[in-house]
Amino acid sequence: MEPRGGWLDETEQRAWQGLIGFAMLALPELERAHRRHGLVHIEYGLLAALSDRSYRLSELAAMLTMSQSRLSHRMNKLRDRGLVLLSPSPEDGRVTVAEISPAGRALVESIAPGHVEDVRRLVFDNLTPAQTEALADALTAVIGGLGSCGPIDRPAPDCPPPGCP
Amino acid sequence: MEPRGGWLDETEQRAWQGLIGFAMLALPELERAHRRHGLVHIEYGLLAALSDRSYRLSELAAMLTMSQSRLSHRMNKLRDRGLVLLSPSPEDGRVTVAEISPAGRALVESIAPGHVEDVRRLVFDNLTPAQTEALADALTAVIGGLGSCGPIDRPAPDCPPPGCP
DNA sequence: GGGGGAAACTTGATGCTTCAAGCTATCGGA
DNA sequence: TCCGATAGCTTGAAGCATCAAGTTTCCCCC
Repeated sequence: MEPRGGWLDETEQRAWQGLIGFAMLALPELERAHRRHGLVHIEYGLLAALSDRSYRLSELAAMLTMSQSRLSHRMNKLRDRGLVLLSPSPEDGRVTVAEISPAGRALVESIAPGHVEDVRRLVFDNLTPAQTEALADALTAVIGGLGSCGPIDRPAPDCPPPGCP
Repeated sequence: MEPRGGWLDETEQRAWQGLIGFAMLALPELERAHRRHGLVHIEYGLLAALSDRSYRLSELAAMLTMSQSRLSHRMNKLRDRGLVLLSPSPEDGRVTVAEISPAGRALVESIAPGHVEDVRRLVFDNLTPAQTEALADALTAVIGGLGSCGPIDRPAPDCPPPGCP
């Protein structure tokens, strides 16, 4: 077996191709589906999160692993379209709290079923239950290892620096 | 068992979260790594493909599942930087053939080892061999099912229309 | 042999993401 | 009390992806 540090072995290549393929095929397909409703994918995620309860913006950014800048731009759009409400927190003058509007709730609820159907069609219809579970386990392990490497605004310092000597 | 069409079950949710998490954490990290060398991720893919042999542009677009428009924009940049050469095919006046330049080859060869290391660090260091194989199998099945749903320029007609009635 | 149609690629506009600054508000210590 | 440091968020510019034409070349059938 290769001692490490060489090229990817055949199985790893297949897995890597699969991950990239997913990002290049399935995600754009979902993106298009959302855009037909006037949203980008991340906006759907935001509305879905806010349909549960209100959040501070920094909480939202952390939950969806997006930068605060990106969140700010997106929330402005959503507010302009009347889908969310932004109000400064009375307790801390720095934070602003985001809340979904009735229109936003109506929109996300009208989109959700189709979205679930798309996810099924694109991913889970092609997998056996055992494969789905194995996929979940493997990706959970990957995400767990990535955890500290936030590609958010402030990447954690304990994230090993990228492989450029 | 749910008859179908409901929300995702718990395992499916975990798998879906993993896929999205990968796209939101690992891919941006790789993107940043490439940008330190002045490339975007897809440009690395293009140079890597061309380091093997020359290709017609439409071949490249199909291989990397990108639209011809996107490819055109990107190839112009790469040509402007002297990393690839574009020449019209003598056999068919419509096609143009892309070839890597010495500078392009030197660049991709200098980047490749670090890239492999990044992929290992971000993904495969967190997986056992069995998990890697399961991941590869599951994703191969997903991609296979997606096959006809090209998010390329011309989506295949047999791709079931997205779930928006 | 000429004309409709398709293939290969290009172009330009629009919108999203990213990056680097910037701005308040809050907290801690001297 | 005041001042530096930090947290939370915003802003603007630059670059990439996407979409909808547009152009040229080739094919092929009438």
